[in-house]
Amino acid sequence: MKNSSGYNTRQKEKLLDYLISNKDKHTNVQKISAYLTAEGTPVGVATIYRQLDKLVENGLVRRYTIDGKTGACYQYIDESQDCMSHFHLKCVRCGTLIHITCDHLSEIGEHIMAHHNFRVDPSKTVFYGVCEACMEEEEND
Amino acid sequence: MKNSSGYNTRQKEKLLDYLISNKDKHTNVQKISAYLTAEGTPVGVATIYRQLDKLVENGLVRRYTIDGKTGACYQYIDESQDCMSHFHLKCVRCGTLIHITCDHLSEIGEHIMAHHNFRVDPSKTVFYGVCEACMEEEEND
DNA sequence: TTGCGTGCAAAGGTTTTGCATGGCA
DNA sequence: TGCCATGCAAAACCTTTGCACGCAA
Repeated sequence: MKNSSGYNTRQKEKLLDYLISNKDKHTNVQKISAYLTAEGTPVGVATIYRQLDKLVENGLVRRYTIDGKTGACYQYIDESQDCMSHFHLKCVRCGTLIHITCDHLSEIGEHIMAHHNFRVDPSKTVFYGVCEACMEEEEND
Repeated sequence: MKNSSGYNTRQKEKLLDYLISNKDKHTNVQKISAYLTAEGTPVGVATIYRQLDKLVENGLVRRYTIDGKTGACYQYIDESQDCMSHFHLKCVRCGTLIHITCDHLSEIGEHIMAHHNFRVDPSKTVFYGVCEACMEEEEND
């Protein structure tokens, strides 16, 4: 299963290549399509959506939205990383999204599971607040 | 500011009434529109979207999506509870919102501030995951 | 050869926008 | 009276789907 599900096609390979080489960023169908077109190996959006659906279903890719806004974002899930300790911080002032990996934070999930009977999914969880740069700006307001 | 921003109109009042009386559930524009129409006080969807945008901006309402799928969900943020000192758990299966107050969790904000230079706003932050009841159900799948 | 994958275009659904009108302060 | 809010319809988007053809196994 997993990666080996279905046929191997040029389109599928190119899409996965792109997602993997951008696994530290957030992307979306528009960006993927633009990139593949620019590369000279265009892939129809319908195909991109269909492949992404499979990847999400197989757990290789994460789908989410920023602020609940329209337009899904996708990100390859690097299995070599400990996904349980990977959280996101989102600045409500400038919109920057920060990825943090931190042992201390990985305890959060364990604590909530143990004391509150709830299984947190860090890949879907975003901490909202204000980033360092914006805090400094606030002081000048 | 806050609630008092802008004019008071029948539409705005009805929308807020609905959101407040359903603050324990998640809703969406379609449901809101259907309800208000059934009540005999229909409100155009454009107005609903515009008012919701303001409410989200003013921090009175939360916007998010389930699994990054299309179609935003909205939920009123209950201010009578001191949301600054506790966190929320949201079950992605049944939609239940759980409030938790916990000393251990309050450390999270301090840790992130100290080690990641980011000031978390607990009232806007939601942990996504699966609640106890839904975990049990999953075992029967 | 078989049947999944792809591309295209059309359809479907959600959200936004322009504009004239309505209504709060 | 001056503006903001509303409603409607059109537009703008994003995503899905039907269908004929292409291609991996």
